Amino acid sequence: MTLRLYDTATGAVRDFVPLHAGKAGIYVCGLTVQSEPHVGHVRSAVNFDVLRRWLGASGYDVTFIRNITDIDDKILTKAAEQGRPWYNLAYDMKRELDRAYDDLHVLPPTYEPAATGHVPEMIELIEKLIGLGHAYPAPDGSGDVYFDVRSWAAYGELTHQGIDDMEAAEDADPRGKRDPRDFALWKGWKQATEPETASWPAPWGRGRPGWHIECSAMAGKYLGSAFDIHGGGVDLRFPHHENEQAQSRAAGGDFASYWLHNAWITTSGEKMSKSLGNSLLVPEVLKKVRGIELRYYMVAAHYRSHVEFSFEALEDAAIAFRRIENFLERAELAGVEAVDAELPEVFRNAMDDDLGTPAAVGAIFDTVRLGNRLLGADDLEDPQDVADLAGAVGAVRGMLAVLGLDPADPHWTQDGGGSSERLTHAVDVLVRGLLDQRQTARAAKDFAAADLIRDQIAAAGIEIEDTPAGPRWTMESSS
RNA sequence: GGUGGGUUGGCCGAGAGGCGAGGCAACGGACUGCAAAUCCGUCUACACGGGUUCAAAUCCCGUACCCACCUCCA
Repeated sequence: MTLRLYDTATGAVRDFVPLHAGKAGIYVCGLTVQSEPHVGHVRSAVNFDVLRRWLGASGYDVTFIRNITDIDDKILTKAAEQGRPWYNLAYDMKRELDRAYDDLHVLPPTYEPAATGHVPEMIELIEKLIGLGHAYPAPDGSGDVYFDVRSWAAYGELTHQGIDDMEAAEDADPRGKRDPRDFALWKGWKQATEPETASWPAPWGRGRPGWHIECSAMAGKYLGSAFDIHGGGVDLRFPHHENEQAQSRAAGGDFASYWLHNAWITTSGEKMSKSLGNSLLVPEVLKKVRGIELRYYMVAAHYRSHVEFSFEALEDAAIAFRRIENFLERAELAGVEAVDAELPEVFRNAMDDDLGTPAAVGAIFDTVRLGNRLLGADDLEDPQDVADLAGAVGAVRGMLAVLGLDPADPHWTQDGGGSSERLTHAVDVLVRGLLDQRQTARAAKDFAAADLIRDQIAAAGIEIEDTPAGPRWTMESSS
């Protein structure tokens, strides 16, 4: 089975045929770094991280570009409100975003271009569009440059809309536009309200780039005028992606072969950006569950499905994920070494079917149950059972790795200063001492004393399990 | 007005014409000193009304409700 992807442009699931055999070029719209990232923001990154990992696992040499928009109206407005330079706000938010990505084990892209670093490329592209008659400097002296939508017959093709059916933006300033739907490629510097640092020299006077042009310029620079996959959130289809495609194609390139869009995480039925409060910021959510659990929550739903975020559902997901971890821990305790196993066919088929992560997760649980059954066998003497179990562990870890969820990945086990490892060791020594006392009591059939010790340990949030290999402690699962 | 998506069991969440995804919770059994973990089993759902079909959660028509986008929101 070959990889099939749902292409928004055609509205159909299509076989993935790369432009260059064995290679895949992907461009994903990253964030505008204007505020702290919330869980909705990182979903997109997680979804496309899974796509990237799956392509890699399928043997493709992947070039993955994810941009950063570090100059725009909102950044300027917010920075002004906060009384600090816009570039400081953008930089701070970018660092927050990087931390959130890292907390969720979103792999760094091949490159992460920033808009402000590509102004010359954008100017070059705009000049080309002007030369081809698809763009024009506004005649009102504003210094703006607009894309002429009427000059591009295919305008609207990505979102299947006719120009005349579109509502013109009510708040759009029609000054200088030939058609109200024309959009800005370049915005002239407004000296009265905008800092000079937010402007760059251009043939049309100082100014800054319009929103869409950066992605066209940067995708072209790093992936070429034609590339395989373009991704982003559904809200970006229009106007952002429509405009990107229009200007890129008008400039002569084929642009993206496939368009992928991830759905929203909503709260109370509304998109997250409308929600008040900061309880959904990534660092806040990570006070309740671990990064790997939040990632599991996102991966367990299909990328094109809306997810109605709730802490209850998140906690359920975390509990479900711990079941997988439990299996791996039990196997490790039983001395089972993972062997490289081929990914189960159901898993591969699920992933090939438009990244069917829900079914892929189901395949993981099927393998976990199989492995648990083998672990529960009275004796693990049968060499065939041992081999099967080792294969199951390998398969589970292999599948998890594709989803970025292998708990044994150093990314999840490491932590900066190693303080958490030292703490774990300290707790282990203490708990083990108590468990020895409990074992002594149990051997003497003094169960009252044994249970008292267990209760004491439980009061510290630590759970005890008696296994054939002796008692084992874990942090209590519920938060 | 235009465009796109949705409504599935107690909960989360897949599937897209015919073999009961999966997880959580609950209940029963096995195991355990009791637990926990694990295994086995039970719980047979697809917004509503029509229609097509031997067969519909899945296709068609209609209705209701919800969501997103329509020029700087992931």
